Amino acid sequence: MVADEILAGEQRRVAGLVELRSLEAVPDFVVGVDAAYVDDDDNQVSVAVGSAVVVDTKSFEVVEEATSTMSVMGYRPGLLGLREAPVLLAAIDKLSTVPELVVCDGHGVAHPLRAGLACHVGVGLGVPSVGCAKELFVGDHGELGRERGAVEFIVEGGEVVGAVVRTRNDVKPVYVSPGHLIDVEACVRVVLALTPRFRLPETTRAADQLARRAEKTVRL
DNA sequence: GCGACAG
DNA sequence: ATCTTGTCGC
Repeated sequence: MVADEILAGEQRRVAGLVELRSLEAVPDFVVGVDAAYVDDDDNQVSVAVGSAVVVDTKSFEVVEEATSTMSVMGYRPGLLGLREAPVLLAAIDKLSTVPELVVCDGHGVAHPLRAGLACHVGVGLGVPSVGCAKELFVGDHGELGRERGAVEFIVEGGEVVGAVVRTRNDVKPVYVSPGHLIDVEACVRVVLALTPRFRLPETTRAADQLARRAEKTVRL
């Protein structure tokens, strides 16, 4: 279909704008984003509620929250960024805080076209972004140690696109990859710094809770 | 051709 | 992602 070619082109455009570079220190405040949906009967359109939270990386307290709602295209593997990034960016825009680093619930360059959700958010904002997903999408990696802090690179097509990180002892790991203006090594440091108690980053947990809280308020 | 497929 | 209470197990 012609529409698919347009979407693929947009994905390639974003991938072409991604820049990988080191990021030394984890900022004092990190933004977490997520979304909850009310799917339409078919799966062509959905009402999405995007959420953005600002978390203090020292106390892990949420210091600011914002949400945004809009209709978006239905879900399709590989196109999450096109579906979700717009609502997330709208929610981030409502924050009074200027984002220094954004953590997304999905992959960054560990994507077939190197254009995961975190890439769309980072490029769209011009701010460093990290992708932290709960499931592997592309690539392979060696066996991971069972203790918190264990790390294995995710390799696809001969290149390192991310890392598998064990955030809690004997608990299913998370899959991290750069979205924009950051590198794999820094992504690992950021995710470990944001997981003092649970498997997922505090930013993701807070954003997830806010999104589903706001989603229940949506009236059709 | 077949299977797999983030959230 | 979403439908969803109690319950099994450490």
